[in-house]
Amino acid sequence: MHISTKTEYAVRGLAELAMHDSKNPISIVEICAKQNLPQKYMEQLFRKLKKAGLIKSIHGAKGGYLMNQDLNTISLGDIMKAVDENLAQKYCEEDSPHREFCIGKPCGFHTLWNEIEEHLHEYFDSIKLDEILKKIIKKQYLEI
Amino acid sequence: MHISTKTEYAVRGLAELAMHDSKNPISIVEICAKQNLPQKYMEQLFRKLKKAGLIKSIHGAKGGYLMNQDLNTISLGDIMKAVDENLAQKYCEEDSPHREFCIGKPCGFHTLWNEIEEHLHEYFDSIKLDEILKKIIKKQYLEI
DNA sequence: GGGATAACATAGTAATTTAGTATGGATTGG
DNA sequence: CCAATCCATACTAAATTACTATGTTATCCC
Repeated sequence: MHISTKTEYAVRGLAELAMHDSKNPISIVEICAKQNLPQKYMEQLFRKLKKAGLIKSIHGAKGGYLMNQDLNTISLGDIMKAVDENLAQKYCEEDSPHREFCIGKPCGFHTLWNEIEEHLHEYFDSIKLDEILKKIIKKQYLEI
Repeated sequence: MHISTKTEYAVRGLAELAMHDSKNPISIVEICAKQNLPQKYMEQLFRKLKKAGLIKSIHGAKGGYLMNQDLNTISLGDIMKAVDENLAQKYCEEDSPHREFCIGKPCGFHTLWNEIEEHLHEYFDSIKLDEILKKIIKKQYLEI
């Protein structure tokens, strides 16, 4: 039960992207240089973020990535869902080895795990990228 | 970001234990039979639960496990901490490869992840075993 | 006391996931 | 055309997870 590095890297990358001049694309190479992240890995993550509609890209030389949404419409949950595929878990499903040992139908454990997941999703969805940025930038100014 | 099977199994086992006659110990073998869980694996988990003080054991024939606390003092968080060791994560620590790329000191990301972890811990600590039991038993009665 | 039962302890292994690398193709600016 | 950059997929290495195996110690009951 922890934040995956995929999520951590994606947030770091998006933070750099968001702090960058919004008129000009920033390349993966530049983002990785600034945050010391593995380039090819980040390429994969950023393609997923694009697929999810959070960012957009410009091909070729002088290309790179740009934000595709307002920062206050992108949540940590969106980022996690985009990069960290098997986020949702199915409990007590047909193929579960404990299916026949479920207590009640729907199984009480099933219900419990689903309620927990729901809470977690709501929580992560409530944390928006603009708040994250504010937090980071504020820290930055306070210390420099 | 999901509930580990360790946690799931531990909760299932504890539920059986809690529903069992509190005067007589119940063995791992019996618990595993009721919930179709791997015995040796459960032994390990139950030893951890004992080490954490949630349950107690009686050696030898006719032995087994008993609860060691009131159900309303045991939280899902306690269970997770007991069985799922590396729950706590350290971000932006000395040995992190991104240490020098942290933004601000303390790093804004660091602060963010820690706040998130804190929220998660508070949440899991708020879910008590008695509530879990009530939920399961209620379901059971409704359906039988 | 001896055998059965059950907790205790640790080592080993198999499966899965995570994190990352490698290789190459497609697109664009200059 | 060529360098920069995104796109796509396959592969691999490391770590974690989920077990299994083997044996020990403690207790009950005959």
